[in-house]
Amino acid sequence: MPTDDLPDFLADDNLPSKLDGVREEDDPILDGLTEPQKQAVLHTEGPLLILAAAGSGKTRVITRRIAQIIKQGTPPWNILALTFTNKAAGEMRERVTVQICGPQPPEQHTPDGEILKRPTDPQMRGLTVTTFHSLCARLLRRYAERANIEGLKPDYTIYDSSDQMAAMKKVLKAMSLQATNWPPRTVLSAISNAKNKLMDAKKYEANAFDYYSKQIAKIYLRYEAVLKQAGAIDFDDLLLYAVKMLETNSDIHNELASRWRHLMIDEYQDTNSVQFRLTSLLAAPPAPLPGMEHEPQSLNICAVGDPDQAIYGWRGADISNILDFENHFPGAKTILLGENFRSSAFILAAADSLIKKNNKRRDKPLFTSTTGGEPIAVIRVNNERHEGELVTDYFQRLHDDEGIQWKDMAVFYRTNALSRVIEDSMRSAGIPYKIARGTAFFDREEIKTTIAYLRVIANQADAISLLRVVNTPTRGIGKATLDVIQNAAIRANITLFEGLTRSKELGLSPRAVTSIDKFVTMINQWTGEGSFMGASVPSTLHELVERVITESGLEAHYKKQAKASGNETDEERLDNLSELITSARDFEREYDPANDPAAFTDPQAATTGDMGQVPELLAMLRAYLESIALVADADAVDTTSGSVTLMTLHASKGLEFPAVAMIALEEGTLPHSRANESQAELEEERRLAFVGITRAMKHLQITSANRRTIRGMTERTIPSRFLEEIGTEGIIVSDQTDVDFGAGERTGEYDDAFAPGHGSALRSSSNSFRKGSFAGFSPTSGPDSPKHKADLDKINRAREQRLANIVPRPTIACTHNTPTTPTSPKASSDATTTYPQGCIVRHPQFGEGTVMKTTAGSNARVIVEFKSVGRKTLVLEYARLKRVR
DNA sequence: TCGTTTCACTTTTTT
DNA sequence: AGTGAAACGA
Repeated sequence: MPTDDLPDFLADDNLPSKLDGVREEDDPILDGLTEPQKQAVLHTEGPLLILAAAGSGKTRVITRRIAQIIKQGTPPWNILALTFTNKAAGEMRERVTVQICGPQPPEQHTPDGEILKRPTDPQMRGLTVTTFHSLCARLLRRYAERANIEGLKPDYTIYDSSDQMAAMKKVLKAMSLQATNWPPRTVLSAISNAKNKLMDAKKYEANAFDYYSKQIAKIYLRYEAVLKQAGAIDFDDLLLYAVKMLETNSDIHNELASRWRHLMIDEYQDTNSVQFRLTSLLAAPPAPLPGMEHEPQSLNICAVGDPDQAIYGWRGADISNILDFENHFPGAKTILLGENFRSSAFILAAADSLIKKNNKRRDKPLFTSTTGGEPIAVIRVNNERHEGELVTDYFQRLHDDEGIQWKDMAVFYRTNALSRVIEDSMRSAGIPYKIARGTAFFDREEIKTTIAYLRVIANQADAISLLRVVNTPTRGIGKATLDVIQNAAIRANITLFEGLTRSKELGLSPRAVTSIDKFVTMINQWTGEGSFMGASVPSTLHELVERVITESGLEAHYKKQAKASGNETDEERLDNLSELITSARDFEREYDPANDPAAFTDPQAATTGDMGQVPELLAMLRAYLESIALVADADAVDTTSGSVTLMTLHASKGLEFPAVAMIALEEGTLPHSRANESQAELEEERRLAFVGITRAMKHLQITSANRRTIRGMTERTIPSRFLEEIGTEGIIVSDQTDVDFGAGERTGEYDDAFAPGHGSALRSSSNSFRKGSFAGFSPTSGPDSPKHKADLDKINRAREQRLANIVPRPTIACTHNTPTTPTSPKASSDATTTYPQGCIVRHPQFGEGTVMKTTAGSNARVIVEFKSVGRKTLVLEYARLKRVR
């Protein structure tokens, strides 16, 4: 196959006959592509690096390239595409299918509304498009036992961060280390970093010379032992163990590397050392196979990424993987996709201006053939609630005036905690919204517990999950009893579950023994004593889940709670549990062992459905638990649902929206204060802002708040440096903060708290478009580039109009009590803790004082006579008052 | 043993 | 503010 220039490439491949002899322009695979895009699609042999700038049609190119490879006669079965999220993988699979098989029929529904599974198109059979973690999980499930990797069995449990935390606490306790000196979180992140650099516990120990690392090494070893005993591995282990397996088992390595002749990796800038190692191993068999000529340059590895969008350095991602691609893979061709097809020229100019401020960067072109666009609005506001109102006003306006649909709008923020206030605004404005938090559902207490039951069923050695469920709901197996059994189990070197089955030997109270027996019998019934056979064993996955929920007593427990307290959350819990049953039912429908890379290694086996001797229920349960363990926040993005999407900047990568609001562009938040230790970290924050801006297609609003309450503390903020760095072209800056009274910062004093909750008409007119309003940041007055003259004129007209509309702002006296619209019923009810006159309260800053007077209603105020500073008027919602007497 | 209260501490991002 | 763990009382 020729590679670079392909005037006649169509002649020698096996196109469907109707396309024979057509001109290149009519080829659906090359249709509408630019020259560099075509090159990328057609370069199917040998290493290829595609440096794809934001919005340069990257996904399109990958999809077409896969289609092209298949069209050239490579069976889909020989292709592996790796992504970082399930959603990205799913979309890619879908788009390749459409490209090759044409538009897919819509989902079919049965009369009772159930969705019928759409069968995998036979042409797509065996195409592997998945995430790094899923791939490894499946490979380990399939091969680890045979490869003898750390005694890992196919029933292993994947520990999420809370399980890791529980395991680590156990370790630290066993080593009698103080949690204050050895915070579990810190230790875990040290271990995670090590794992991401391919350092297992032994290697780490060998390289530990100072006291601290030696200690970490000891903890690391113990932690690994605890996981091993539980038959569990953590996220990082998934990759690490898979690499170990390939390194130590050349037959498996050969098998896989020769299966996947074409490798594509998306978001390559975010790969870490382990991922790099893994892809290198998969790209090349250890030795040429008989009958298979193998030269270095025949490695069909294609990496796609953008160094400017590297935002996972903190997770061990190594940007040099992409920068050194040409060195790692000799003979690699590099193709630059620099033309942006997504954003308006103004948005692109801002993004480009920002990213140019990074020093450690290979400058690369980022350009568009369009000009102008809607101006970017950069607005300084009073506080987070004011910000929320501005976001909802903005979206409402776009919706009503411009006809933009809710699903085409998104709010981005640096930290998850920032979503709350936006949610409140959305709710009170009546705008439908969804938060992209894939893990949120599975983080709920009741769901976690049920999942823990399922994990114990799949893997009885899993002590962490067992401890979670053994006395939930309470069944008389208390801490003291468990301590005895745990110690006995450790001494006898048996699992905790085995310890439970032998509780009679431990001289426990008959009462405790009875409770334990009942528990063990219950588990055994579900598993058929581990055989997954017999009359008492549920026949389907959703039936198993259903029975766990009822027979464990969880359902009864929450029902009782709901009845006793009338508590809404307990009702919710019951709903969630039935949703979990639904999710299991959905999984049953979707589950296709033949499409599971772990389930077969060649097409022959696929047809025989070779899953070993594993009973179907168990196999499905394992796959279900695995899928749950590997959901990402970004997977929950659903841009078809007719709602505005709220998400972190990290989750926004790879997406695009016609309208975007970025919030909290403040020093300490973006760039985040925790990422301020080095230049590298600051540059990563800048890339994060860059990613956010480049998601926006037409409309972009960026806000920063004068004051922000974080963890109950209201503080003044400084606008983010990034606001200056985006330049001035096509940007309207406005300051919509109220007059600052200057006094009483961070105290919840009257003047601060006054601003939120008033009609937005008043505020949006106040101080608008004050020139040079903050941080040396001058508003755009226009003209420089004649290219954008028309648009800039438009901006100026808009500004003039706004200025003309400004109504003089009424002077606000401190006693003036303007009627307010409650921001949300919830917020005001939270704040109506009443303080009777004369009671003694404590303020975090002013100390103790006596309550003189209180006013009720929303924005309730209280006048307190403080010992230290005298009489103050405080807003209850803001002032963190504590009642002393 | 269980349930409530209090206190201390915190998460920046996530597979 | 919200969570999780320890402490306390029943």
